[in-house]
Amino acid sequence: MAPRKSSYRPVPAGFFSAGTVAVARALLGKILVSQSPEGRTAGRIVETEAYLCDDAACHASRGETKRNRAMFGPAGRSYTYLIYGMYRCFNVVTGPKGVGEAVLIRALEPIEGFDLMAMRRGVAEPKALCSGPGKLVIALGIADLPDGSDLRKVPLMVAEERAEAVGPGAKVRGGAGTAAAAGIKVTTRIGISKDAHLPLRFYLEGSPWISRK
DNA sequence: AAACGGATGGGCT
DNA sequence: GCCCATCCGTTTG
Repeated sequence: MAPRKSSYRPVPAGFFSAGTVAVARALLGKILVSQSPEGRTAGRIVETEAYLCDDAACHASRGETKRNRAMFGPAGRSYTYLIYGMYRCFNVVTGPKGVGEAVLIRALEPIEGFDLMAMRRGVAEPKALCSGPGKLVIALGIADLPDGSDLRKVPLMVAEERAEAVGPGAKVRGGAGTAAAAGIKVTTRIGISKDAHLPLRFYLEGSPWISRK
């Protein structure tokens, strides 16, 4: 039985207003839900990276430009950019208005819309669907999401971890699958050269869905 | 298992 | 002209 729409609830309005590192950690375990004409796809966030205003690897570290404008806007909006001429990476904007910070979403555990994800990605292997920032953008079909989109509404929503379907035989999910229970691992960020030593990558310990060990 | 190169285009010195 | 917050297929050990 397909999950009902009501099973996804956006995170509270103030969720994104915490510090960028705190949001990067809090996003682990949350659900990213993409609603498109083709159907709904969703995945559990298992890997993130924080980009700070005084951090040389951050697109916003040298001031506001046409490209990074959304990073200086209010928290809880989207910032998506083109990388290597072929892929797009999706970020959750954080920090107060006027401060350019964001959290890169690096990997998801697919939880809904496998077939649609597989078709968009051109692969069937579940582990290959969302295990990287470029991959998950393709799988969710969000490459053309306008910068500054409100992430508490369709077409792209950050939702609370979903309670399992209610009913006879429905299995109750305890803390086993939550971020807190799994534990959060901290490492340096992937694919950058500037300020590469900073411990700003976060992932759910033991998750087989992350982009890299 | 790890290393490497090609694809491909915008942003910035 | 060089640098990318990447991915994938191929080569090498």
